[in-house]
Amino acid sequence: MPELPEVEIVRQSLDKNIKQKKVKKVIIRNKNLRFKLPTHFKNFLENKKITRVTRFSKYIILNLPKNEFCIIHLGMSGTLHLIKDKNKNNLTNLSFYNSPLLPKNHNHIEIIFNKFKVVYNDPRRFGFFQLIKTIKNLNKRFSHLGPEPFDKKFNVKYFKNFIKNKKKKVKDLLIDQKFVSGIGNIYVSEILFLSKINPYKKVNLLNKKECNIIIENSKTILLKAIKKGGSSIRDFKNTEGSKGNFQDSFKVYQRNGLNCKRIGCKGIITKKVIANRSTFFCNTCQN
DNA sequence: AAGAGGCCCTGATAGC
DNA sequence: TGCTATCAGGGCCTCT
Repeated sequence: MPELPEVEIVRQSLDKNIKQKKVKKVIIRNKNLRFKLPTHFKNFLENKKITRVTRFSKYIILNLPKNEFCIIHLGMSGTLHLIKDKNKNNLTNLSFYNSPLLPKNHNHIEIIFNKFKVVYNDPRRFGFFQLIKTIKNLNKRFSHLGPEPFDKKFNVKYFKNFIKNKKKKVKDLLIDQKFVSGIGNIYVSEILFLSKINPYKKVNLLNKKECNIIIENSKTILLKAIKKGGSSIRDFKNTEGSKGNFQDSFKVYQRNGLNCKRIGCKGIITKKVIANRSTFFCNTCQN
């Protein structure tokens, strides 16, 4: 489900609701996520205060006291739900668990606070939670990832240097998290459309100007998506159940067979599989 | 060593 | 109605 904008929306609503709140209880209903939950998961979190909720790339970071962290990755289908307990403090109340706001199945983890709880749901279980005990280890955890698009480090010099001796397709480059982290399969199509660059273009053929355009448009698209609350294809919602609106702004994603939206272009949006993922582009105005 | 491709998993939808 | 096939926002691993 989530690329950087959706994860940021989840982070914002999480931070608003659980910052400075103490975890009362953790219930693990299924520990077999992408990585098996460590045995001390429950003990690690219980009775600790969440100092704040931050994010790097597509990872949510629950900051705990004494430089301890719990990172959450939503994979393809993970969602976090904020459920308020109308019956106040009764943590074992069944109606609280069976909230109509929750999906019926795959509610794997519940983090219970006073009068509300956060529930992690993930049908495909590609998501995961990991515990990290020092800042050093937190940095190490993300060390293989490239800068976010907003980072000053994501500049032309870095770009040109990275693509040196590489011949992969530009679509493949932009979803490579080692190059730039946070862009996923939806936004790469939108960024390349805005840049008028064909997703098949080999990176060794990109000139400096094109690199610059990609850098700028990556920021533009992701920021716009964040402003619109993310993209709700299928069923993305923030923790409080509101949908995003950026899907209404898609120029190419899932628009195969439809007219190109670029003014003056008579092209038709095409869908092709690149790097094992559906890719959408106009083969008239994207060269 | 870069790049292509497969795999982890469940559910929704399309096609017969 | 009910079967099977295909596809889905990610990331990691293996093979060539």
